[in-house]
Amino acid sequence: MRILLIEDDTILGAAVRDQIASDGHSVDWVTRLDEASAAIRSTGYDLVLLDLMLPDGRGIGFLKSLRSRGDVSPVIIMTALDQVSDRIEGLNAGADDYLVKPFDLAELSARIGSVARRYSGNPNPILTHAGLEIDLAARSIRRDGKPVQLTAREWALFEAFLSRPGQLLSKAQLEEKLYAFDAEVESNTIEVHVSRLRKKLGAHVIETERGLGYRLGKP
Amino acid sequence: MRILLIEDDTILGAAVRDQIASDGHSVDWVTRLDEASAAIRSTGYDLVLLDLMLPDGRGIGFLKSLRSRGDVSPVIIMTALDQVSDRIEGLNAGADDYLVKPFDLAELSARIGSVARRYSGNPNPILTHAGLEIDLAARSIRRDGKPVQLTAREWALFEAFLSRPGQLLSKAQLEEKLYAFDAEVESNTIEVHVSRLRKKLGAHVIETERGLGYRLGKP
DNA sequence: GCGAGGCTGACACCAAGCTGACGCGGCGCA
DNA sequence: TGCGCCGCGTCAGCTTGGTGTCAGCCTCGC
Repeated sequence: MRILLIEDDTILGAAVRDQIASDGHSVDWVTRLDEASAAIRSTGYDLVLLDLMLPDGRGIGFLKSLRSRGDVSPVIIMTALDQVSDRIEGLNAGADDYLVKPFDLAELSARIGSVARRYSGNPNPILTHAGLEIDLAARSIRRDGKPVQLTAREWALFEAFLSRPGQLLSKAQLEEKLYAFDAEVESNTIEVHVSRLRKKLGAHVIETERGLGYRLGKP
Repeated sequence: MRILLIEDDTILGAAVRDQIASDGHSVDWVTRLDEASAAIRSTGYDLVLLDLMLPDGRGIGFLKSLRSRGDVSPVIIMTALDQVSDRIEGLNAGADDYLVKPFDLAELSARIGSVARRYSGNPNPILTHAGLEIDLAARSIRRDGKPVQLTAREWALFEAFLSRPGQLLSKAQLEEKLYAFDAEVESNTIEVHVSRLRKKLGAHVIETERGLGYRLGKP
């Protein structure tokens, strides 16, 4: 697996690099965000390990711009910031996992394995459902052959349905999936996102069960 | 299902143990983390219920080390800590669900069921009753293979019968189940809903006991 | 055959759900 | 720094279908 390590602390960086390498992965180690951008542009990585506090900028911004450019590579954040707000910000920005320094190298290995497993199960299993071709790994959908762009929230919602096909999901359950504990939403957000999903994917993909919730429509 | 309960409070522990046992699971109850480690090493469990505040250490660390060793058993955390930071820490550490004390034992059962379902090979246990296939988790019913849609009230009513198979339920009891104390219904609502259920599921699923109430029909 | 209890078709009401519109805030770009 | 775009949460007005109510009929037990 090709891993990009972005970390300016030389001692920690070396330790992490050695650990990853001894797990049998190949590592590129950079210490600045501009180097990281260049590396990502020139090479594809299967996983990015990102330190949040770097000399040339906040890692969060880097992650956000990565995601906004459509890059879906798994990202694990490493940082000394143990404030809840930072964690939430990191996960909201699109990180896949979070490690608070100091951490155990064995734990790092475990997280890498788990994130990688989540992504590389089998290269790109394409689901077809109700006239849709869904590539979970690439996060892309085609409807009648034409690509459809989903936003982050829309993906999260749709994934919730895909991961429990046929099962009824209440709005409360869905809210829990979309909003990790913080940020209580008091309005009809779920309804709105369902509506937007239906507009993009077709009205039949999600069925309403009045007073109970929603479920994936029939294939 | 084999469940390991890690809880040092004897009163709560006993209550939880009894609840789980009455749900038909087998429980091992330990009060210390070293006992827990030993139990896990020697026995495999399908689910771990973990109290975070224990005499010999923080449960979070225990959970993290469990995960770093590659153990992926579902873990539900129970704790009095209701800070957001604790929840996030718990979930980041690899917990599957979270219960804040004090919690309702019924809620515990529900969480156990949901977490277990998420993991078990065949996700939803299907009951069959009188030619019906009933998937409680998905809230779906098939009659002679054909899906049947129930409304919220109809589900509530049907569930009341399913949870007490064979037991006679008076209209007053059923009203109590469907309407939480307030909202006095003065008419024949229950009769109407029973009628609607019979129309959807078949006349025989619910039997009338004149002057007494209703009960589930024979399978 | 009578009465009480149960059944069910019909209907109106209103809460649940839908969706177009709007505004805020974050990000990229000039 | 300012501008514009985009994602997303919120809201309001509208639509829809679930549900309570009732009336008239049916059934059971005596």
